[in-house]
Amino acid sequence: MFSKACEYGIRASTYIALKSLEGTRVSLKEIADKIDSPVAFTAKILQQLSKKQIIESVKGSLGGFQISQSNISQIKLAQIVYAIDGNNVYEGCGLGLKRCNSNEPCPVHDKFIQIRADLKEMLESTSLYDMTMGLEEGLTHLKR
Amino acid sequence: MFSKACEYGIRASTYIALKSLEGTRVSLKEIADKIDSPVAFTAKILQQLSKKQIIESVKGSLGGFQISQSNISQIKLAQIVYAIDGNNVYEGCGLGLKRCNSNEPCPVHDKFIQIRADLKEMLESTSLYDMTMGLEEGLTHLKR
DNA sequence: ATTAAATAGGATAATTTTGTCCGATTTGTA
DNA sequence: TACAAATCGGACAAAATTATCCTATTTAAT
Repeated sequence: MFSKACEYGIRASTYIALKSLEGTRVSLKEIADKIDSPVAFTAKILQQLSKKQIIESVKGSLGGFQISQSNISQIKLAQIVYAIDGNNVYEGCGLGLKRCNSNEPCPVHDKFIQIRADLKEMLESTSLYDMTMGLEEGLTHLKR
Repeated sequence: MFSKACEYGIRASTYIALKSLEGTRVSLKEIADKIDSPVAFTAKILQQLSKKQIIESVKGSLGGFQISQSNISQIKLAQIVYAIDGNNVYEGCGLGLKRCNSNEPCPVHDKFIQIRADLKEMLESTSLYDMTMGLEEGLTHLKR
């Protein structure tokens, strides 16, 4: 569904959001540890997300990553997926055809349309805040 | 969503089904040409599908690939996807967690469950015959 | 100033996926 | 039997993705 990079990106953003809600900035090391991801690779992904202004990075000692309170509720999963994987998930034919649309459909075009739409709707309606909801109470987790 | 190999596999199987309905066996070359896929790579995929008895291969001169009439209507997309990509599409956490289930869910577990279920339902209910329906009349295509 | 802790970013490596090449084998036909 | 047309299968190559390493830079604290 998503690339590894994207999966790490969503998990990392969610963890950063969780800690930002508590008012603390988190380091790359802590993030990678808490979401069980390779440190250096995670760093690259966080750089991407930082450039796209989905998360904020603070350099230097006491630096780390954080997300503003307003962004925690406004940033949707769709934006993270788009920032890392582009629009392949939403567009892009299920059978890999470049030219596939309602006028010139592949045999499963119409059936995929609906599933993609549901996925899109889900990603566009789920905020980072929503993602953190179950985490505090241990109802959900981000590791392994 | 699916690997390239799987996309080629579905397109190839659909084309073979189409021609088998007309009573003709097709060669690797023709298949690759008609679905616009790399010849040698397609050969590997057809081998897999042949071993899983989704398609039949006939060696030697006048050889090629075909699908029995009964299989054209009985083989579902789900079987092709499973033969090539395994069960990652159906199972496998949306965020890449190994341990993610209803007892220990990731933050999007429940939301993914529904989308995956719809995808599964679609793949399990669409036969190769269904795939060929629009092809003859040119309503759908498999190329590019 | 110096040091320590942190991110930034370029280069490189490992792995997986995708794709190619070529000889071996099978089979129909002359 | 010889040949041609086809798949089979192993080895290899290329490309994309995932992951690591190392140096530079930034910043806080001493």
